Amino acid sequence: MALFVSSSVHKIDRKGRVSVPAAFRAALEGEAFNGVALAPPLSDLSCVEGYAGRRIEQLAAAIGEMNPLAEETDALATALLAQVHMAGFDAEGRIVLPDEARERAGLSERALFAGLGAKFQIWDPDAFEAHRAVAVAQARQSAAKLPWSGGAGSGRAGSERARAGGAGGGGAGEPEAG
Amino acid sequence: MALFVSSSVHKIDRKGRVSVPAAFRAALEGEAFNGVALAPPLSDLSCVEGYAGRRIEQLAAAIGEMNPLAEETDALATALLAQVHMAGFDAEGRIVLPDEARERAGLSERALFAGLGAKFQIWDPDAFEAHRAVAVAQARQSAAKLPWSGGAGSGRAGSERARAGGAGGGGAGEPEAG
DNA sequence: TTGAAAACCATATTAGCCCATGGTAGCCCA
DNA sequence: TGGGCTACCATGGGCTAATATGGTTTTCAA
Repeated sequence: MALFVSSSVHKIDRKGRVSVPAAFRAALEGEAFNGVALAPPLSDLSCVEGYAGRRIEQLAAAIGEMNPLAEETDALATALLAQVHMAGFDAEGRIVLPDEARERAGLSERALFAGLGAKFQIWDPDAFEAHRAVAVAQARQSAAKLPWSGGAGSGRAGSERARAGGAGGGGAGEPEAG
Repeated sequence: MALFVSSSVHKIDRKGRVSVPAAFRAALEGEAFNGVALAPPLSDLSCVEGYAGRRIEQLAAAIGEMNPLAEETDALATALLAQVHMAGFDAEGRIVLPDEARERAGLSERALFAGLGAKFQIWDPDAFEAHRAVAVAQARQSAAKLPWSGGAGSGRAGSERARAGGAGGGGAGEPEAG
């Protein structure tokens, strides 16, 4: 399963293209679909979320097993599948951001990619900075609930990492991912 | 199995033709019938639904295995099969929308194609926008049932991830939502 | 013969593909 | 350990093929 971590900022060119961070691309190695699935978050955050293509297939499969006559089924499909945009990589590992995505996230010149594990988010760098501050504060509250952080003692906690990570947008590249 | 995702808007010309999105056509690659099956939804939504031709064959086969003397069988066939319209692609990948379809969905100038996984829906763009908003609100309630989400609202890590069949990787859900 | 439907053709726009270049991180060797 | 070197990454821009769309001709049936 693809694992997205760390964050970095990339330029959006005048064709609306952005390079997806090399580390994220490496995490998608071996996927059937050579690209990412973009979707608005279910919450009303001003960002766009990215998933591995396989994730969408799984989602569609799960919805496919629900009662096809239930309203709930269609609602889920509409909210989760109809709003997806499959963005394929070009030869250089870029995707084009669809207009809805750019609008929703308020993207103009630069896009910040933030890895959240199984998915990632794309933000305007300034908007993300504000969002990050809130998220860190929340994380301090809830981190203790995580099963591994209670017993294990020390550990490189997610909160610590988030604190150092977001600011610079510099490069942190763990090349090994395969 | 054909998988329809994402949505896009297309023009209806004065002959009633619309281009089916290229991605949808690609999903129908290899089908015996070169086109789509259109049918009114069972619910009373103002839209038209589209399926792969194979889907109708399967449906007909399933009905064919029911008791041919039961009233129920005929009712199903009437509801599900009699109203189907097989719309073939022209050389450019367009279909002609039958008048009943245009009426039902209130289509005039533009048609929105929304992929819902195994099927898709055709809407008037404005009508869809309203429908989508409702669907998203509903989905927020029920998304927690899906295996891939840790629970959009409440973030319970490690609740019921092993539950559904196909989903290989549940896992980190939204860190926050709402 | 006339209307409708289907096949055919023509074209603007777009998305995808290919090549080029500067910068940088990591590597190798002295 | 320092300095040069190389491969990779991010970014720009042009070109081509596919897409979406409009119109015209042909065919068929009423």
